[in-house]
This record gives sequence, structure tokens and C-alpha cells, in this order.
Amino acid sequence: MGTTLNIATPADFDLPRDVCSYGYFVLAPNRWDVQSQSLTRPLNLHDGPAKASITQPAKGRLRAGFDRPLSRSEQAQARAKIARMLRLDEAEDHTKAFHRADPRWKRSGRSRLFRSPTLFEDIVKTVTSCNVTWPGTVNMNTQLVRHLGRKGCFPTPVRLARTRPGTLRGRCRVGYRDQRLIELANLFHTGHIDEHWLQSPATPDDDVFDFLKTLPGIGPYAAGNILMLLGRYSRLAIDTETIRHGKAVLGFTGSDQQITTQLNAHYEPFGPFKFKSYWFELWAHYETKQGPSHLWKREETATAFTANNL
DNA sequence: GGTAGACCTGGACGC
DNA sequence: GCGTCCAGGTCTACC
Repeated sequence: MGTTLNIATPADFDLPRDVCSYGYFVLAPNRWDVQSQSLTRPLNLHDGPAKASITQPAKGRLRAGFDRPLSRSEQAQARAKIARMLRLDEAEDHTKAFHRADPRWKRSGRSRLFRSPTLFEDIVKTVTSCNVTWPGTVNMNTQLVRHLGRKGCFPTPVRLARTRPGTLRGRCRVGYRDQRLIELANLFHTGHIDEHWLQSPATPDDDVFDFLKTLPGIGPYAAGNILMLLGRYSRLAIDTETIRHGKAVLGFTGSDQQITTQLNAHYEPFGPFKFKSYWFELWAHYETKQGPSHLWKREETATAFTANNL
């Protein structure tokens, strides 16, 4: 008999909406079940992996069922990881401030962007999303979990740091990212990444951005994306998808550089919430083509979604 | 500071 | 079934 945790959430939290808000919800080891509207994934805890199934039985409350009993310390650890994934730290006043800045999302209530239980997983997922089409990202994460993850978990920094480049390339299909991922894993497991400093409100976004760009495999796009994953929304992460959005949806014209300038100007009024305003615009565009994201069937839509494919 | 070319994979396409 | 082309962001060398 496994442990069940009851977890309090901010009053405005909505599990289907807030999980199915960013592409990482379809990447292994996450699994969103459309039928039961639940999120399932294994978590790495003190005494080993435990599979969590998260549902929302009522407003303001989540239920997380595990496939084995959890000790007291593991329960605290699991609560922290779930809170990180679901951004339960973003209270209602944060949502209200965002909706004051951009009232377009007040009706749907959108504000939270799904992320991973650890910063390491978020950074690896970001690196596997660079210079590759979305199905490639999906495959890399599936293979990383399959070949390097213990009992279906995402690989730990120690495990990834000890993996041979040839294994990453041959089995996990990460290509030239092999050495960069190993170096990143080494930086994490040797304590060279100061997560407290990265997450401290006292640290300016620009300083975090500059630091992130020094990491292997992290350029301007990835650094902007990781800022968002750290809860810093004052910058955009501009990739080809953003440029496409600028042209097709916002009607911008000119060279990519000119469109980038127009995009930055367009989102400037949203101040510290620029990324959210941009992202929910993009996400709303996907949903007009494919229907609500919490109903997307993983194999059909979610693994192929980019505006180009839609 | 700006830019060209290499880095890999998987899918689309033509034969 | 095979070869070719293309999409995708980062990194290095070079100007």
C-alpha cells in the first residue's frame, strides 16, 4: 500500500490547465492521461524512485498517490518536487499581477507554466530542444529515461556525468550534444551550479542570463528559456518558432533581426511578464488549431506540435 | 562585434 | 531502399 499525500494549492490552481501549459508536459518521464486528467511520473526520492499519480479532486487541493510507502523526509521531498513542477509557489497575487499587466488571460486564468521537479532536468530538456525539431526532443528524452533513468525516472546528474559520450549519441540519439550534456551533469553533481543564487530574488535577471550563457550548450535562446523555468519572465526566448509567430500571427515583416526587434517592442509593455504574454499567445494559437491542450492525445498532436506542423 | 560554417538527427521527397 | 535536402540553436574561427 503506497502513500497518498494531500497537497493544498493556491485557490486559482487548475491541474489540467496548469500542467498542459508548456511543452515539457509531454516529455518523458511525464505522462498526462487525457481520460483521467491526471499527471503521472516517477520521482527520484531519498530511498529510491517512487511513481506519483497526481489528480485534483477539488479546488484548492491535489491528491498525489505513490506506488510505495514514503518516509517522512521523502514526503517532504515529494511535496517540494511537485510544488516546483506545478509552480505552487506562484500564489494568487502573482497571478493577479500578471492579469493586471495582460488582462487577455484573466478569463482563462492562465498564468503558470509547467516545469520539471529539478532545475537539472529543466536544463537538460532545454538543451535537447535546441537545434532539433520537436519529435527529436521527444525522442531524446524518451531514450534518456529508457537507458539512463532508474525505474523510469529522469537521469540524475551523477548518472549522466558517468555516461560515455558514445552511449548518449548511439542510444539516446542526442548527437553532438553528448559532451555538452556530460559537462552540464558534471557541473551539477560537483556543486558548481549555485541554485540558491540563480533563484534568489536578489539576483538580477541579467546576471542569471549572463551566467547561463557560460554553460555548455546554452546560448541566448536556451538562457532565455531557462530564465522562464526559474520563474523569471522579463525576457523572451526567441527561436524560429517566435519568428514564425511574429510573422504569421502578429503580421511583422522584414529580416529575422528586424522581426526580433519588433517582437521585443511588442512585448515590452508586459514588463516583468513578457515571457508569459508571449507564451500564452503562442499556446492559444496552438489551441485554436488543435483544441484544448489538456485533451491533446500525446501520440497524435503533442509530439508533433509546432506552428509549422499545425 | 558580426558572421560563415560545422555540428547531428530524423523526416520528407525523388528516383 | 537509397541518396539528397532541410530544419533547428550553439560554438568556433575568422575578419
